[in-house]
Amino acid sequence: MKATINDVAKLSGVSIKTVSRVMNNEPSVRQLTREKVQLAVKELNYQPNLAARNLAGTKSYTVAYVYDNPNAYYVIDMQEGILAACREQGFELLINPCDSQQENITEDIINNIKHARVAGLVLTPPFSENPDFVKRIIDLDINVVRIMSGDAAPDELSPCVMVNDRDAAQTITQHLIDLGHSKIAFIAGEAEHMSTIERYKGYRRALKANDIEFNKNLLIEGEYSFESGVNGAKQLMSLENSADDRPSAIFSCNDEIAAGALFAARLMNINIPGQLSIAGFENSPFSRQTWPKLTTANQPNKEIAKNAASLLISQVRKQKSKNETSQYVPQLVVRDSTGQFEQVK
Amino acid sequence: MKATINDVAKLSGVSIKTVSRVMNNEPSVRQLTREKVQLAVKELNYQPNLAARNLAGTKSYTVAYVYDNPNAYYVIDMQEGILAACREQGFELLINPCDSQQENITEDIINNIKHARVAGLVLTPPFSENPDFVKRIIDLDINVVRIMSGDAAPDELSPCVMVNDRDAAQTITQHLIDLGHSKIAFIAGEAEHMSTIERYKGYRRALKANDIEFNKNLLIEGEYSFESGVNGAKQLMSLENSADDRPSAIFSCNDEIAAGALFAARLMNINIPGQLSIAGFENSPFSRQTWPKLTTANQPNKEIAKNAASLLISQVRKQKSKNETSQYVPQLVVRDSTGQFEQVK
DNA sequence: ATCAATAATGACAGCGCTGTCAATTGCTAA
DNA sequence: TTAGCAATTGACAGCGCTGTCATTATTGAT
Repeated sequence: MKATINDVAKLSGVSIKTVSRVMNNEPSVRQLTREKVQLAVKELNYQPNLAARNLAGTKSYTVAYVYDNPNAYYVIDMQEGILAACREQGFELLINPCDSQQENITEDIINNIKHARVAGLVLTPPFSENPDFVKRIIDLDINVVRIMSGDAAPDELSPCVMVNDRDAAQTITQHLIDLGHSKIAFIAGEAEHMSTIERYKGYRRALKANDIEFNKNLLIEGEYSFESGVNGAKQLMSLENSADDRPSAIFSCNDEIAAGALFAARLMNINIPGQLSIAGFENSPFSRQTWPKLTTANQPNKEIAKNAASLLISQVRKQKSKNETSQYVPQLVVRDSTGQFEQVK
Repeated sequence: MKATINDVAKLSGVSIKTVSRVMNNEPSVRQLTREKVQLAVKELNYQPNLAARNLAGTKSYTVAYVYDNPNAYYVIDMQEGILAACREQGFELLINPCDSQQENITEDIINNIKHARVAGLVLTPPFSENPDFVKRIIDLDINVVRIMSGDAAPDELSPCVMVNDRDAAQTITQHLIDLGHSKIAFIAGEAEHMSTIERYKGYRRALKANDIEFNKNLLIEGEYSFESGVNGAKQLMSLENSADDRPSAIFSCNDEIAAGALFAARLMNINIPGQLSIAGFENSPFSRQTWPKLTTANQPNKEIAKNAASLLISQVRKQKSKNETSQYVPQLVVRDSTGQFEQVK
């Protein structure tokens, strides 16, 4: 039924060891031999048995995804991207959900990782942003790839897949500026998230590039939640707020905040986007479940994850260097929550 | 470092075969021997090597979760519940995301399943509701557990974990009735989903139990989406709609619809819950990201999934019968979107 | 106490692959 | 041509466990 290495060896007329060499891309195989074997592999649709590999060899063919993220859509996309890469390369995916706040979480994870003989780890925030954690893992001789916010790897610890939130945030802000807005508020997420910082930087850059003075009354220090958006918008748009400080546009650090802001605006009978433009970030399902739908920035999470996992596997196979790093810039998605600035009153 | 079966055998003074017997809960081991071995197992913190088991044995220690669900929160919960059970029982979890609409999806899945030597499958809707698909899998001698909506297993094909949406829907409707409402609308999800049907049945039952006549103008055939909720509520509350047919409460088939309905109501300047009560279903994050927060029904998805996976593993181990079936009833969660009926006008 | 029947245990091969190391081949320079 | 060396290939053991079957211990009936 299922072909074994033996079948391939017989068909191609070499020893199983040579087939093994070909399967593992080892050197010291003559080109001709390699081709013969590859032909037989194709012929028999042979795929190495993972259990046997794991048992016999010292190498591991397991990649783990350690995550703790309240955003299920993000996690699912990441997971599916990683899985796709694993399948292509004959690796196994071990998922390890956990709570980053839990005490001794690092030890817990290390335990799991060791027990399962994991070859490498794909890390997303918040884990990817914790250099101590990353160091601990790497010291265990486990390969790591980090997905994180920024435009360049923060260090040489591991390859990174960077998501350039800053440039994207600048683009979004520029979009608002292009619509004629100059009083643009920013509702931030948790300050300890790199993404918050990067998005804020992009916002500031766009202002600067357009000679718009930053008004600190237009900056709300919030968190990544709907309620934070509601409160932020209320504060920004309240009548006590001097007219000078009332924004005509709000750039929210993510879609959830934006959805909250949008909701608050409606409560206050503020017309969107007529009287107020609101932009989000992330292109999460939330952004399509508001009315009007949110202008936001999209990042191809599945693709990012697949790329990260491929990088990881290359590293595991020692085909690539540690400093291979790629970058994605989320793209502006213009929908209905942002519009031309209209001078009111 | 890591203990092997050999270490356990030596420590307990029996052969490795006997240790193997104990680990697999096989009969024909004297109680005394069994205890000796179990002691050594604990002593050494021994856990059988999955790779070796898979390689040597004919049995499989892999459970797969085949899913296609647009609701990431649901999927993540299910996945984590299944994973918890797998870990407890020394099984591996293989995840298999897919698109149930895709042509030949059944063949694709079967292919994956066979290639990975899977012992059993946990199925959620829509797969669990497709008896042909379930039959195909079972014919392959692969165990199945289905999680689905209803109060009793529809057949004897496999154990089922039933989620009694009907009773829960009845409870929600009763909650509305208890608040004084009698014109209660129902916005349905896709008619081909069992959950829609069950929730509708519960709604009808509650009406009947309270001698409230069903008004078909209060039934909207929608789908599980925000927009459907918006449209449904608009239609229900429009002024063209005769006052007689205008509901004072809307029971939406899930939270997303409810969020849409709530949104539409706000657009129409309808006060929630003063003038209109809205209830959802599922207790998804959406239900907490509306204002006011939604009254809904909660189902402990993680627990349900864990239970289902445990059942599956028992079945794989032939410790339980095929007809083991359990039932969960989602619980009413009263929040702020439902309130006392107020006679208006 | 004795024998058959049954229960409990163990010896051993082998799952499909990789690591080690030895054998063979092909090549270069003398 | 041939020694000498590197490149290529293969033989073989063994990873940690389970399946098979043989062996030994235990039980009940006589």
